Amino acid sequence: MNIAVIDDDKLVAISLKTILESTGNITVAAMGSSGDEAISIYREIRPDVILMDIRMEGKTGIEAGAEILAEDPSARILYLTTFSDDEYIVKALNMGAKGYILKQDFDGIAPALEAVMNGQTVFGERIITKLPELMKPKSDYDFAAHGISDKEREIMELVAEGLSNKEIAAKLFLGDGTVRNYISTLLEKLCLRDRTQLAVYYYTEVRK
Amino acid sequence: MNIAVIDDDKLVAISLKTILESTGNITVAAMGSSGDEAISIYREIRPDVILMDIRMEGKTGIEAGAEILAEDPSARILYLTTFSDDEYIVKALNMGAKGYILKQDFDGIAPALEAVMNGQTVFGERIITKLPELMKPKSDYDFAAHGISDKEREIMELVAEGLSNKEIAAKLFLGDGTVRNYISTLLEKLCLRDRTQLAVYYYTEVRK
DNA sequence: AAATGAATATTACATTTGTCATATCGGCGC
DNA sequence: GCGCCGATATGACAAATGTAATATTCATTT
Repeated sequence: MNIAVIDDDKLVAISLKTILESTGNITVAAMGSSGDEAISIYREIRPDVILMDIRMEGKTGIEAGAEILAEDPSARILYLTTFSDDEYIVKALNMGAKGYILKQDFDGIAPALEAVMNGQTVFGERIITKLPELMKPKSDYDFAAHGISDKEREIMELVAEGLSNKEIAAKLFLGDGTVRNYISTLLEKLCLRDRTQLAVYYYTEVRK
Repeated sequence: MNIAVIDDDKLVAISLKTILESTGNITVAAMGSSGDEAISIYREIRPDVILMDIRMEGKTGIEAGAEILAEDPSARILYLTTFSDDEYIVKALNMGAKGYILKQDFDGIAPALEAVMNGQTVFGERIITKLPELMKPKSDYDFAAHGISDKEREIMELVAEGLSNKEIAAKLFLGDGTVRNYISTLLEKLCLRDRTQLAVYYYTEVRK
């Protein structure tokens, strides 16, 4: 199995190479120390697995991984992290990374590589326990892309709290007919029929 | 590494033993074909890892796993499944299982065992992609405790999909006035004002 | 058999909601 | 200044919604 090791701490990279090659089954075909290097190395030698640090100077492992996976969705990327950088776990997963394990866990790295080589996904010990927390998807709804103005968004949120037109009007110092107009255009833009569907839309699309 | 193999299909169990022992590093110290056997085997020989089928006659792999983990939380259990039994994935995970992989993936099993031996958690290829869906905490809303009948619950769900009274009526073969009556009592019981608030309630309380 | 109670339906009514056409007003570009 | 635009408002109207009182049916209990 040919792998590439990317870590901006040379010492770590070399230690990894030594350890992994001593297992007999693994060849470190290339080493790099930045996201950009990871990308060019991947293009050049197509290693079976990329073992990459998350945090690096310049381009992070995540960014590099995203680019690599965009080019070749079958790329196998296994992330190494010093101490669970929570924020990245989900990002890496959604991106299609094959795993996320702790650097400290030296003995575990070779088996993890083997498993990844075989299509499996691997998580370090403490990492999996955090998943439930992290997994709840944060919304990335783009109002602008849907042509929703600021005021419209505001009104949508109030509808999604269950307020009536009158209540919304009072809260925003508008006429209640105005509120109805806003809702009308909102419904038009989103191809919905009534305020209830608007609320449903909010909970299922915007704040999913 | 000593492992136990539990599968109620003897043929599978024997194949697994053959394959795994041929890797040189793994010893199948015991084989069983039921959840109960798994438990007594674990008590007796304390294998490093238990490789267990999910679906078995009598006690399922999940139930057996729960009992084993209750006795020894450090037990390492790796589940085998024929085809991703969605419902069990989350259960197994929350329970503290070390992984969940597909039986078909013969080559992957040995590396997965190695990884698990080293404290990692492993998922088969297609399995991981389902996690986000399954992970979101399932609601434990108690309709009965709120005096919500079955039909009322049904109607509430349809309102929460954004259907109009007429649509709900058609779907349930009721008069649309009847639907309105149901909604009325629903609103009464939950101290809400209108269908939109009912939908909001659904997304924030019932299916939170 | 009579009484009870649930599920469903009907009707009438008041209110809210959504649509549409139109109006006002404050800038802003030319 | 003039015209135009976006934000806000109005009024009229149809449809949907929520409420309340009452009716029908059917099965269960007494």
